[in-house]
Amino acid sequence: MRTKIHDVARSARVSPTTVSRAFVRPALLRADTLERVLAAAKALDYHPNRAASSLSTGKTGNIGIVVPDLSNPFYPAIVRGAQLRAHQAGYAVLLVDSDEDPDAESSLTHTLAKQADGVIVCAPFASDSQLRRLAQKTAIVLVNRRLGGVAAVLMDVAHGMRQAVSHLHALGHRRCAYLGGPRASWSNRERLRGLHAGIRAKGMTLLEFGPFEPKFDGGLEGAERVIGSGVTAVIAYNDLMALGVLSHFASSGVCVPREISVVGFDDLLFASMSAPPLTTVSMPMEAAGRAAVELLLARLTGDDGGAVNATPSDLELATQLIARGTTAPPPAISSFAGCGAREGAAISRTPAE
Amino acid sequence: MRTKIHDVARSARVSPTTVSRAFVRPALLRADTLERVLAAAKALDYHPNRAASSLSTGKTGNIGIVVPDLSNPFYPAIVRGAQLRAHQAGYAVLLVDSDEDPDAESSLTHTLAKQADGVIVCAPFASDSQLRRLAQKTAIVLVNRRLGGVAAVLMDVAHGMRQAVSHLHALGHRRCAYLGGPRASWSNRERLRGLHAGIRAKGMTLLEFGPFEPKFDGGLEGAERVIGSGVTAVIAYNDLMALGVLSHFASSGVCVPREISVVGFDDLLFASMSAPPLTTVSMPMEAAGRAAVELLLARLTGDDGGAVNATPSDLELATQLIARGTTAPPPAISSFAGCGAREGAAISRTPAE
DNA sequence: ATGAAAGCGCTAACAC
DNA sequence: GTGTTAGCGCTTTCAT
Repeated sequence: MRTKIHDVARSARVSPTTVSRAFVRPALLRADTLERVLAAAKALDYHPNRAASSLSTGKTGNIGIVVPDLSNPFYPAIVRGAQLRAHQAGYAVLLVDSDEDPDAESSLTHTLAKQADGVIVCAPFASDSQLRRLAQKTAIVLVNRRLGGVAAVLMDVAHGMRQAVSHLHALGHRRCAYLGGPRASWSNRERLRGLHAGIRAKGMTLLEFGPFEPKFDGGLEGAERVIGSGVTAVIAYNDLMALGVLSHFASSGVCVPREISVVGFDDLLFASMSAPPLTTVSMPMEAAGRAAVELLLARLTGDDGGAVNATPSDLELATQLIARGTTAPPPAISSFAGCGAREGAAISRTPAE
Repeated sequence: MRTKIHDVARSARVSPTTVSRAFVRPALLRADTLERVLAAAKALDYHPNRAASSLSTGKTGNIGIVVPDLSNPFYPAIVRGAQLRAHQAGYAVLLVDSDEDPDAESSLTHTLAKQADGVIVCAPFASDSQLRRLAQKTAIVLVNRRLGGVAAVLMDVAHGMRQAVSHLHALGHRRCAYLGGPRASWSNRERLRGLHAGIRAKGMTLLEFGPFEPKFDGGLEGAERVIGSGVTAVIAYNDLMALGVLSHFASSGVCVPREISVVGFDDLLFASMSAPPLTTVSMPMEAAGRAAVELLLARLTGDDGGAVNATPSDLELATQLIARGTTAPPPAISSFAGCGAREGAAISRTPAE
């Protein structure tokens, strides 16, 4: 049987109350008492029982995090940031993968809410009203989703997008395509907002395609649609799609970046590993995880522990364009420069032919 | 204030015990009583308080999982499998990222152990004795690590390696290189075991390099060492390294697979997205996560809930070679076939020159 | 600065 | 099949 508070109390010749205080409010004890208690606790290898203290205080010491799909490389990074920060603050992290089910997103969050003091919610699919209801019952922080009155960590996607457009414009591009992601998602709308602003400011022409599934296959599909559209650059909703675009172009003998430039979003680990390495807008995923915990902690520590409280301050994190190998000046009309052969099909476009 | 068991009891005109049983051992109640209680509970939106029941039963209903690094794409997959399976079984999942710190691996597991009924441990760095001590205190299941007397989920890496060697041999390769990962890790030793067996069986020649950091940069480094060694094929410790190898070869103008074949391990999401797509040995990561939970559950449900118990049955999961685009017959001595140009340097090796 | 006593909400013997 | 009773181990007024 594990040692309990009473054992330590006896050993340190104090009351259980004092032992409890030694862990919860050390400041209340006289230095020597504290020391004695701590020593006894250590000697007996005492650790407070979480269930018991939870029952007593009503706090669990846990925070929950819900993500739509852990196999999407975007999310583990957020989880990692959150876990590391939460751990620093002495909180444990309960993780749930909602498997991209909109209803699961909210029902699982409800479940989590009962076992955690607050929860971080990455729920691109759940409805606004579901989330509002959640926010009523528990402290929640949204990630990359804006909902009036609910705290959120946002990434300044629109700004990243404008940087991307400027980058392309500076290289000489005038006509470009956007391969869209989930139409209704905040992420996609923000990209479009920045995109339209950028395109207008630079007087460029935009072709919009999609929505596509925001994965490799979606990129394959999108690339197919882009070919022959006369654009000299493609911006994809995310890196996964951009990688699909790259792949389709490679096997169609379209040379990147000589014939067409490609820009992604996210800066996943693999963005820098592709050939050529992907130009992309980096998203501060780990930082977002950390920030979400920060916001939650502030809320939990704040005066009231209640449900709805004053203006929750949203946090907006910066994004940044990382120019790598998939962007270059557009081909001059007159010059005909191929890529060199890659996979049979490409050969028909090399200068050697 | 949330509704408690007593409220439901009153509303259903039964004792609190009966309400409790309705949730824990429904079979003990008469059908109509059960129904009445459940109805009352639903009407009052009653949910048992986890802390209270934990305190009473000594069970938390949580399982923990420790991984060394969530930003290594190998681990999120395991976590995902574990989370999904645990959730099915009614368990919540506590996640910890040990940030590759050997001591953290074991100390964090200890911490987790106090809040979970059992923990799944991916700890490539912790020492055997640390893990043994852990196993003494809690139910643990190791992943990809074998330790006498401790339950483990293993992947049959050696078999996958033999398949890889056979594949290369069948293509005509006779001389190949292995770029090693962490020297002491079970994963690396198993690969070597399969590798040596395969090489010997086929009468091939093996060059071993490393250890390298099992990441992209390690692959870059390894590739450099391989060039000029006269091998026609390279097997990398994992996909991350293989991708590094591919990248280095591409920028050195070495054509894959025409001049040299490359094989990875893991079959990460990105293995199929590289150009050319990577031939690799697929590891059943999600399945391993699920299996680990299975093993843990068996242990928790089993007769004794105690620490050390009878022969824990290890589970070995199959691995499989996925032949894709980075393996091909070795170049015939006489024929000189390039890749076509890719990046300036490559041009000097194309037939056109 | 420290202690005594009363719960926190639920479960598990043990009766009936 | 259902109720009574006694904790699970800790925190917290309230006294001293």
